[in-house]
Amino acid sequence: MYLRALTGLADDGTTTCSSEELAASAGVNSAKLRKDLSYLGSYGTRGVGYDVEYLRYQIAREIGVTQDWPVVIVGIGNLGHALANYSGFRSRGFRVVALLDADPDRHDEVVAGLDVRSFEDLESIVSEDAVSIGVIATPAVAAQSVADRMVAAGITSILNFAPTVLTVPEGVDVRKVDLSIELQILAYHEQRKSGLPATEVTA
Amino acid sequence: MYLRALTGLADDGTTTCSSEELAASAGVNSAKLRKDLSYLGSYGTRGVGYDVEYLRYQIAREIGVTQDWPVVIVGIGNLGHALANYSGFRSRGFRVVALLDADPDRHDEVVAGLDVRSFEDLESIVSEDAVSIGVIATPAVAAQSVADRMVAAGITSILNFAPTVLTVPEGVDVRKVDLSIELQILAYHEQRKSGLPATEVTA
DNA sequence: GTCGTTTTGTTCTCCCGTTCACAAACTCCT
DNA sequence: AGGAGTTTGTGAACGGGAGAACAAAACGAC
Repeated sequence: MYLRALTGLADDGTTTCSSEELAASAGVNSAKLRKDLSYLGSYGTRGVGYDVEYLRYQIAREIGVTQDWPVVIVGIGNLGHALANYSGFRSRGFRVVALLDADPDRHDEVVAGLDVRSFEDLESIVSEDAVSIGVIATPAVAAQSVADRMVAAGITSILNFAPTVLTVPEGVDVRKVDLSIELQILAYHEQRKSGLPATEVTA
Repeated sequence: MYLRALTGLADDGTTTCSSEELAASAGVNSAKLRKDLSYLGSYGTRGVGYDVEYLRYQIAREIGVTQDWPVVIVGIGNLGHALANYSGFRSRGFRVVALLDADPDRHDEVVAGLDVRSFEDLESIVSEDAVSIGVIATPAVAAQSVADRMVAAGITSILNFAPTVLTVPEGVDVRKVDLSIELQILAYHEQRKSGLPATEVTA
């Protein structure tokens, strides 16, 4: 978040910023921002603030965005399409090296300049391109078996868009994004707002 | 999450489950699950467990998924396409009533059975269909102005996929989903794993 | 009907993230 | 050079979520 806020400030031509400004851009409390940054080291100057470009590089280096991360996407349905074309990945150091799908009918397609390949090619792609990050955009029912294959092939980080809890061995990281749960949370608050004050409970 | 886990159990034909089983399905601790459920009331039976269908309905009612929520999606690029076609929305009580885009070239297209309309139609759609939830899938630069128009039109909950911090008046809820931040988090851990033990800090 | 077993609902404790508040440090002005 | 004014970095206080542990309640066996 801070990295993105800094990039925004840099684009606006700002060269220096205070913790207050940066915190506002990132939508957090300034004390929290300072504490977070302090874990990386002392990159600010008291009485002055932070050098935007310098801090930006330090954060980028720390979180590993300075290097290029090859990524494999499995499941080229609607969501897989969107992810393959998502420019935000490329601009943040992620390179989609392959699109895989179990459905042979999709193997003709070319998406985002890459042709959709068979899921069977997973192992060779992972080893050839030294891929360590996989994205699962398959239906829920296929997600676990895809994850298992990914892990067996040597992938150690998985971003899961399927609405399932994945079980993976120690040492493998999984992050989950569930699009409809976000909407459900909004709907819940919406119901509360317009809602039956009778049912109201101290939240 | 619990709702989804319960739906999964129901599909498997399970009629009753213990907090332990349900917690495992949802990927959380059983004590936490019981505490969470206790906020809704006492829907379990000691010594037996929870009735899957009954609990499912109670949760659905509480979070407002029993009713139908009309939703407007603004920004029909790759992501907007995917969201419009995402079956998970419909199956969880969300109905996409309109797709809007500022680009007139897109107004010819038909996506997911709906034709893409002008952003100018926002106000009339919101009032006609009583829409209270809007989804922003535009580029970052347009997001804030779209949000402002949404709020002015009467929308009170926004799901934001653009990588920007939105500022909205009191009473309006915003949730943000940033796809590439998730990848960055994975990359960070990945760097740590394969990483330079010299730079290692106690995380 | 009573006892043992199972499982929920709830209390207590712990721990971690967030915020407040202030000292240290730097700049600028005189 | 010195003092006033900023702004960082961090120690201390606060709050809340998460897990352990236990009492209350339901069911079944005898």
